[in-house]
Order: sequence, then structure tokens, then C-alpha cells
Amino acid sequence: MSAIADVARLAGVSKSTASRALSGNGYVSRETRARVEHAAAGIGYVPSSIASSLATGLTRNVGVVIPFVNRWFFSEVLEGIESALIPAGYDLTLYRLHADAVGRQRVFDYFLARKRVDAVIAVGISLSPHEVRSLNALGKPIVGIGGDIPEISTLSIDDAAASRFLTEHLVSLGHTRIMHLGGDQHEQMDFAVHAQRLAGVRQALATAGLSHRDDFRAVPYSIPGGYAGGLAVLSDPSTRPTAIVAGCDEIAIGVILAARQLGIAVPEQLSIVGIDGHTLAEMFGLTTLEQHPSIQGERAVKLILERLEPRAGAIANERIGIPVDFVVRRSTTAPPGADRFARS
Amino acid sequence: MSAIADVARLAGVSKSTASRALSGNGYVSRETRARVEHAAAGIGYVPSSIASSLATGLTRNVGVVIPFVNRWFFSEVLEGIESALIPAGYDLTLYRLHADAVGRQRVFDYFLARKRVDAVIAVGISLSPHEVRSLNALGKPIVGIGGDIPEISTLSIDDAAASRFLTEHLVSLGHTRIMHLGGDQHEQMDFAVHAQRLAGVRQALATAGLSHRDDFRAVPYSIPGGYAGGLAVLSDPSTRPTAIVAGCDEIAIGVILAARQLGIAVPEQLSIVGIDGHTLAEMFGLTTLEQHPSIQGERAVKLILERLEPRAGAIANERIGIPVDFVVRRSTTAPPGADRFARS
DNA sequence: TCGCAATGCGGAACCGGTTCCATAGGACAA
DNA sequence: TTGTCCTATGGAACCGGTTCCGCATTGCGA
Repeated sequence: MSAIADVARLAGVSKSTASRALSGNGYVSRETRARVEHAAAGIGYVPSSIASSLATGLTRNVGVVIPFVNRWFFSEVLEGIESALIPAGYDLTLYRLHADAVGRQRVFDYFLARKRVDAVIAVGISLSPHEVRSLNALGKPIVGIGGDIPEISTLSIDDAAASRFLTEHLVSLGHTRIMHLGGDQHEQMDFAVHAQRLAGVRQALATAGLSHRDDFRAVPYSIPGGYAGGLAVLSDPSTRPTAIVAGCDEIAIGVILAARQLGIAVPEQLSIVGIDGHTLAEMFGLTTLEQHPSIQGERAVKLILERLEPRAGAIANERIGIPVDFVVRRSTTAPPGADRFARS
Repeated sequence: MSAIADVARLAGVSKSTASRALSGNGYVSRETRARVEHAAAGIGYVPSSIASSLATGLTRNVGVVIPFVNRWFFSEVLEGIESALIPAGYDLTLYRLHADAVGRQRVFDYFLARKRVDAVIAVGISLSPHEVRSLNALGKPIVGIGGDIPEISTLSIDDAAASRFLTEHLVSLGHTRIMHLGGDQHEQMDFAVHAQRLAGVRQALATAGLSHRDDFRAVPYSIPGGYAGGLAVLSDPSTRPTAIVAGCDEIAIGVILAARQLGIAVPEQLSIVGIDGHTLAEMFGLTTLEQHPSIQGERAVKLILERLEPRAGAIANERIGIPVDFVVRRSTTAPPGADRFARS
């Protein structure tokens, strides 16, 4: 016997009236509602969300597809999504999706399509046209974070513009030997983040007439990655750059540690900029471009919720830029030997 | 019309036969099964997990209650849980649960109790007896990670033993001025992790006859926390300890950075040990006790899955210890001035 | 050859809610 | 006074699967 039927019987009303009283939909007299609520409280009634989902077609659950949970950017995004979703009364179901195709197919067909979720937020993962179509066919809103996905709305910073801006900043300080330590072009996630950031650096260098070979070194996207790469790049004083644009703050911090290790003063002998706004950036005095991933998560949720509104019509699928904050700390200055006030 | 009914009609069988054919339960002839499968593939049939859950009472979904997703220990545990749960065919629904009582009550009543999950894994959160009882009443297995919860099985390292062991290690190296930089005793999570770790240090000091006031300083559980605490503790050479037991690796790394900042050589002038096995420990040459949080997550899942087996009987609710690995790196040695081989 | 078990399948109940439809009383305008 | 609308409620269908029960075959041992 369904639990709500127990409540109904106890309150002396029909199942339908009990449902209306508890859900607040439809006409129920004040007094009847009170009786039903009292009966429900009396037997500790807890509605079954499963049954409710089956009847209404709404799960009040959002699927989050994400490649990592233990990396800074992704865990920050996740925490932003979570903190926006729960107050709205939604559950969050987590699907870790790697690049590998089989697990991917599996997660996709086996989990996402099974009507378990009302909407999907894809973080740092590009969906194939087929995947997008099949979700669209189910009428489920999708929002992407971290890159462009055709036919759906995506939130991201402009990676090329970001690294271009940072490079220009270094150029404006007077640097002429600028190098990029960024992610491996082949190992990047589905989105071309690494390529974009490299391209931005190169654009700025070209514009300034400072292009040179040896302007890039691929390193793992982590503090140890930046450290090892930093040691390799900085150890030869004759080829050492005077400024480094790191692909992310973690790499930048690794480079700072490598510089310290080698006795290279930052920023006097080496300027370093990062991208991210990592938790540790302040402690290391890192000049960086903050991209506030948790806010990206919150905004994605807002977008999703708008689309979930019953009255939501067709919505333009746009690429939405995320504002960034340039935070100048103590890791950048004019290059050694330059007139410090040359272009300030 | 239910989707499976379409499949059935297309295959020329009844709904029940179609269900049996697709789920593999009950008797279906080889040939009928093939017809049904073909029909299902033809119309792209995807079963509704909601309907299935309602009928069977099983959601194939596990709720994970966790206070943070963007801190190292927790994100590692989460990733361990995820990677064990998905291959077993379960979804993972994430509930972030803070210490604050209202949000807590809300998450608990509103989400967990609603029959959305088959089981619960609580990470770093102690549940009140009332909460445990209400989950038990629903017949849902619960496993805790990170501390002791009465009446349910919990997985954790022995925090007191861990810090006692590390302190004994420093004592055996000849250190006599040993200090603990750990978490604030008031701000700790529900589990008394901070208190346990402090207690372990004090036990070892007492046993060695090295007790002293000023044996502890509370710092935030983070690299910046350890850094700031390290600067404060190390800046006065006259009171400076020769060895520090950090409450976690992040604090230890912060202390290492503070020591570098102050020109104190590690390990020659200062030995430092941590607890965790943090990703960055190796890079900083940190001697630490690894606790493998992702393995804790995997083991919790294994426990949960055992309890979810239909034939699972009453299971002892035990406190399960997690093995730790002591990894000696370059942050510990004998104290300055001591005969290095005194007690090796 | 008979009886019983194993197999194959359809009908219908069921999981626990939501909602459509019908009914009925009361208020209010015509 | 009659018709219409709003309120309040019950009955029943429905969401989309699963499973119990019953019936019909078939196979095999006695």
C-alpha cells in the first residue's frame, strides 16, 4: 500500500486530496490540508521521489559530467555547481567521463539517457554531435563549461585572449624573451584549451615582433610539472627567458619553486604569470588572471534552471564569456637591466 | 504508452515477455529474446530507470555525503568512490553537507530519506544517532570514512597511532624539541581528527619524557596555513623546535616553504613530517605517512556493495583500520649537533 | 503411458505517487 | 430564479517498468 494512501486513510480523505494537500497543487481547504499534514507528520511520511518522478516526468536531478574531481579547476567548478543546485532543490549526480571512448559510451548510453536526470552540465568535456543530438532529442537542457560545443550553450573564458593579454602585459613591461610553459598539445582535453593558450601567446609575440623559436615547452598541468619544466628551461642562463607565461597557476607555481631552487630571483630576474586564480596564487605572490571556476559552475546552474522553467521557450545557444580578473602581485616586473619606468 | 510496450508490440510479444527478455530474468526462448532485442534496438529503446526503480525498489544509486569537494583528501576519496561505483553499475549522487545544522537537516530529510539512494557513504562527517537510526530504519547500508560513527561500519586510519608513530620516529632520530602544527581543536570536523593527532604526538612525547608546554600550534589545514604557522613558529631561533609533526601534508609543505623563506635548511636544521601522502609530498621531499584516500573510497564502495547483495545478512558494524605507508624522504634527519648515528 | 517438473508466455496487479474528470455545494451575476 | 464559475473532493487512469499467477507445451523418469 502506497505510503500516501496511508496518510490519506489516516486523514480520512482520498489519495488525490492527500497528494494535493502535500504538494500544494490544486484546491484543498485549509482545514483538510491541516488534517493531512498532521497525519503525514504522525506516521513520518516521506514521499518517494521515484514515484513522483515517474508520475511527473521530472527527476529534479542534474547530471554533471566531468573528467576529474581531484584537480583544482574541476573541483572548484563542481563545488560551485553543487552550492547552486542544492538550494534550488535539485540533486547532483556525478559522472566522471574520461577521454576513453568505451567508458564514455557506457556512461552516456547507460546512465545519462536513462531518464535519470533532467539536465546535464558538461565540464571540460566536449560532446560529439551525436551525443548532443541524443540529449537534445530527450529534451534535456545541456550547458557546457570550459570550451565550445556546437549547438549548445557553453560558458568559458576566452583562452586565447587571456594568454594574449598576459603576454602583452609582459611585453609592456619591457620583456623581449618570453616563453610559454603550457600543456601538451596532444594530451589536452577535448577542448583545445592548451592550443588556444599557446596561440594567444604567439599572437601577442608576433604582434610585438618578438616571435622566436623555442617559445614553448610542454609540461604536465601541475605544480610538479611546472617545477620540472622550470628547472629544464631556466638552468641554462644563456637561453633563459626573462618572462614566462604559464598555462595555468599550478605550472606557474612550479616554475616559481624551480626558480627559487636555482637561485633565480622572482620577479627581479624572472617574471612569471599564470592563469586561473588558484588558491595558492596569493601565497606565492603570483600575478595571474583569475577565472573563478566556482562562479562558472554557479552560472551554468542558473542557465540550466532557466531552461528547466516550464515556460522556457527555445533558447539561443550561445557561447557565453566569463569575465576574468587580472591580479597583479609580486611575480612580474620589468626585465633585468631594463629601465624600470620605460613603459609604465 | 510505455516504451517497453512499444517494443513488445513490435516484437509481437507481451510486455511481460519483453521485460523478461531485456532484463534476463525468467524464462524466454532464445528466439523470442532475439526478436525482442532486435525490436528494442530498432526503436532505440532505453529503459526508464525511474520506472524500474519504482517497480523493484532499487535505485542503483549511492548517496555520498561529503563536506568538501575541493580539498585534497575529500576529492581523492570521492574519486576513489566514483571509480569503484560506476563499474558496478551504480550512480553517485553527491550531497555536500556542512557542519551547519539547518542545511544538514535539509539535506538529510529532504534528499537522503526520499528513497533516492540505495546506500549512503558518509565521508568526514559523523552522523547523529538519530540520523543513523533513520537511515537504518529505511534499511539502507551506510559506511563512514574518516572517523568513528556508532552503529555503522567506518573506515579510517588510526589518527592517534599515526601521529604517535611519526613522533616516535623523530624521537628515534634524536630530536628533543618536537612540536605539532595541527588543526584548530575547535574548528575540526565532526570527527575528532585534530584532537586525535595532537593526542598521538603528546603520547609519544610523554613516553619519551619530552613533554613540554608550547608543543602545539593551531593552524588552518592548508599550505598557506602551514606557511603562516611555520613563519610564526620558526622565526625565533631561541624557541625554534628541531622537528615538526604537521597535522597533514599541506601544513607540512607550508612549513617547508616557511623554512626556506627563513633560510632554515630542511632537514639539516629542521625535520618535518606530515600525514596524508599528498600529491605534492614527493616533490617537496616530504617524509610522510600515506593514507591513500582513494583506496579508502574504493573499500567503502566494496563494503557497500557487499551489503547491497540480496543475500547479505546482518553484518557486524566494525571500525575498519586502513593501512598506512611510511615513506621516508628528505625532510627528516637527526637534529643539528646530534651524533647522526646515535640511534639509527 | 502417466505424472510431474521445467520451460515459455500472456494477463493483470503492483510500485507510489500525480492528475484528469466527474460531481456537488455555494457564491454571484443576469 | 437560473446559469455559471469557483472551490473542494473522490474515483480512476496513468507514468513505465517488474513480477506473480495461471495456462499450455514439452521432456523425462517411473
